[in-house]
Parts: sequence; C-alpha cells; structure tokens
Amino acid sequence: MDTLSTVKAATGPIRRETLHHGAVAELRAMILAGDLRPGSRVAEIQLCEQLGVSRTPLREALRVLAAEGLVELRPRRGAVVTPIDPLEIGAVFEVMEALEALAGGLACRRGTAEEFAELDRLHAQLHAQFEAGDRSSYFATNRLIHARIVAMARNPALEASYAGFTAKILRARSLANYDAERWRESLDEHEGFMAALRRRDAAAAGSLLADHSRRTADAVLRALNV
Amino acid sequence: MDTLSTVKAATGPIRRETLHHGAVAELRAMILAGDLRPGSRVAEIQLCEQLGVSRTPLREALRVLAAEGLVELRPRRGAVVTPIDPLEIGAVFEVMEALEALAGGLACRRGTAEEFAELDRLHAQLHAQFEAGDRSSYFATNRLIHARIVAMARNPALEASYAGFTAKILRARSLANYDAERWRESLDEHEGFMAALRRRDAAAAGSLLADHSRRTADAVLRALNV
DNA sequence: AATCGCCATTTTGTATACATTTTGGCACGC
DNA sequence: GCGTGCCAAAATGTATACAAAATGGCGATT
Repeated sequence: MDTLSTVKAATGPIRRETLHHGAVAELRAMILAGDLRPGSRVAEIQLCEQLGVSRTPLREALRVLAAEGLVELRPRRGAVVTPIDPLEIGAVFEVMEALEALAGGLACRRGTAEEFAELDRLHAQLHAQFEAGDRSSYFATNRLIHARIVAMARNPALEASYAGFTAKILRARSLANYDAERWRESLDEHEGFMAALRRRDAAAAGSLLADHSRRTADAVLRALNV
Repeated sequence: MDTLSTVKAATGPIRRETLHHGAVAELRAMILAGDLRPGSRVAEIQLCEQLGVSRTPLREALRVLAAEGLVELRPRRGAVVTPIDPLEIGAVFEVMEALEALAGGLACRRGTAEEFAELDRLHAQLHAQFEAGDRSSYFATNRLIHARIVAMARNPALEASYAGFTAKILRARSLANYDAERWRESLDEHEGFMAALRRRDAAAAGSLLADHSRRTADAVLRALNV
C-alpha cells in the first residue's frame, strides 16, 4: 500500500476530476468574473443545462461555494450570489492587512534566491505595464506578485486563507476601478515593499505590505462610496 | 418584500434546518470530539444509517467539510477524516498568532464596557477553575474567552476565519494535553493580556495575545513530539 | 511458492423520481 | 378599491436507481 502509493505519486496524480469539482471551479470563475452578478438568484435547472450536469453535482458545488462565502443558501428558497457588502469587504481587508504583514515577514525569512529574483522580474514587468498604461495586465501582475509573496511564506494555511479573502475582494474590485492617482501611489508602495524584500527586512516588508493593503482598502471602499 | 422580511426578522428566523445542514453540524461535532478519528475512512452508507439520512444530504455535508478542511475527498476512493499533520498545525498556529494579535487590538478599540466586564468575569472563572484543577472546564472557559475577544473585534471575516482555524487546532489539542507547568504558564499569560485589555492598550494586548498563541503552539507541537 | 490477472462485490458518482414547500395569481369578500 | 385566502405551478430537499470504477479474493501460470 505504501509502496504502491509511492509508485502512483511518482507516476503523477491520476485523479480524474469529478463533475461537481469542475462545477465548483466553473461557478467560482463565473462569480469572480461577474458573469453571475452579486445578489442575483441562482437558478439550479438553468445552470444545470448551461454547465451540462444534473442537479446533484451542481447542488454539491453550491454547498462548497456557500462554505466559501461566495453564495448564500436560503433553505427552501434557493441560492443567491452573495451580495457585495461594503462592510464585509472592509472587514475582509482588515484581516488581509494582517495576513499581508505576516506573509511579507515570513517570505523574507523563507523565500529562496530564485523566488526573490522572480519577484524582481515581476516587479519590473509591473513597472513596464504601468508605463504602458495597460491596466488589466497591471492588475494581473499585481495579483501574481502578492500571490508569490504569500507562496514564499511557506504556509499552506495562510495561502488558502489568503486565496479565499482575495476571491471576496476581487468581486468588489471588479466593480470599483480606482483612479489614476491611486494607481501611481500603488506602484510607489510596491517599490517600497520590494526594497524591503530585497534586503530581507522582514519587519519593514511586513509593515509596508500592511500599509499597502490598508491604502488599497481605502481606495476600494472609497470607490464603493462608503 | 422589504417590509415582509422585516416582519420575519422581528418574528425571528423561521428557517427550518435542512438535513444536510444538520449533517454538517453533527459530522463536524463528531470529528472535533474525536468520534471520527483523524485518518479514518468515512463510510457513507454506515454514516447514513447512523445519522438517519440518505446519501444525498450526507454527501453534500462531506463536500462542505472538505471545503473546511476537516475531511479529504479522494475521487472515486472515498473520504477520510483529514489526518493531523504537525506541519499543518504549525502553519495554522502561525496564522492564528497574527489573528489573535489583530483581534486583541481591535477588541480594545471596539469592545463595549459590558463586554469587558464579562471578560473579567470569565477570567475570574478561569482562575477558579485552575485552582480547582478542573482541566476540562478550564479549557472550555479558555476557548470562550478567546472567542469573546474575537467577537469584540467586530469583524465577521475574522470571526469566521478564526473559528475555522480553531476547529483544526482543537483536533490536535484533543490528543495532546499539555503538562501542569504549561498550564500554569498559560494562566499567567492570560493575566498578562487581561491587564492590557483592561487598560485598553491595543498594542500590548495584541502583542501579548500573539505571544500566548505562540507559546500555546509550542506546547501543542511539543506534545505532538515534533 | 510467489506473482499476475481476472472476476465478483462493494462503493462511489451521477441522474432521475418523488414529496413538500414556496411563489404567483386569481377569485372572493369586505 | 383593497386585502385575504385559496389554488396551480414551479422549485427545492430528499430518496432512490443506475452506471462506472475501485477493492479484494481466487485461481492460473511461471
């Protein structure tokens, strides 16, 4: 059994995806992309034919997304895509601030030279995309940088938690594009924490990442006119 | 519609529980209590008759618990109660440390006088239970105190996240009862952060709660012979 | 004697059927 | 004219049926 699993692991993960797992991925993507709008009702049967699955796997997927907080299940009354609540987004950002700080500090202590080099490369790319005025690419790279920093913290629990919060924030951000001034400011903050990361200054990196997170939160919440 | 929901809210939440929701609660309790041991296989049909439900709601419940990380689903090969991995517990504690710090700071700023009074009452009770040598009561009160502090932070995202991590830690703690010395030390730490909380010293409270969390982590991980 | 391969059994994943509940509309009464 | 209550239609929650894959044991072969 042990040797067998070892052999399997060597061959690679053989897991064929199940329909409900695929449905979770698709639905989550649809929600994050805004295809399913916040507050809108989720009609089971309609989604079934849209995804080409029966109700059973779809419903299982809805339970998972409910556990993640992306949909809300009202017993006997159907599911809705969780509405964007500025108060909740504010709360999420508050936690994110702490997680960013944690991630930044740990990344300094645990990241490999290669990872730091890659981070530098991504940061240069971010800079170029800012200069080119390519907003969507900028945001994609931005997300990637933060994800990499979190990965460098070598903490799966942090990573999972961070991903969950990121998903919630992303929905709010998609409908709240902030202005040019904030964009410039955001890049400056990136310069700041990148400098701290380069010299492996855990305290400074954590602190600056937290600041960055807080200012991003302010901008997003302002855009949501709170 | 709006007035109607207001009326309903006034009457109280009328939601009848669904079977799968109940199954989630029961299974989670069973896992946390250790009735379903870490690493053990989850036999669907057996649990179905044990809980008195059919496979459909049970399977939905398993997906939810998988999303929470309490069980692992291996496609086509059944579910197992997530084994306790000291590395993962260590990672969880690392995040907990940050969350405790956040909660402590926010609680100082947002807690009401009544809540602080209640906290004092619980702390006195904790003290008494220590003196009485009532270990299980002590731990129950201990958990309650931390939960109250988190509640005082007025942050649902933090609260939910904290609850999830607590669940994971609890399983490890149940099989790792630490020694008398650590017990005494733990109480001292409670005295420490309680003093900071009483004077609404956010920075100190956060810092001391983080310390307490880290030391608890050390003790638990030591008990798991890491 | 040990290993490989095949077959029966069990278990999982999915689809569908059925029972309740909610929802929306209509008629009736005030 | 407005509100209430009832009825039909739709949708949800649950159970069950069916197909496919995994598990375990047996026998054949080397």
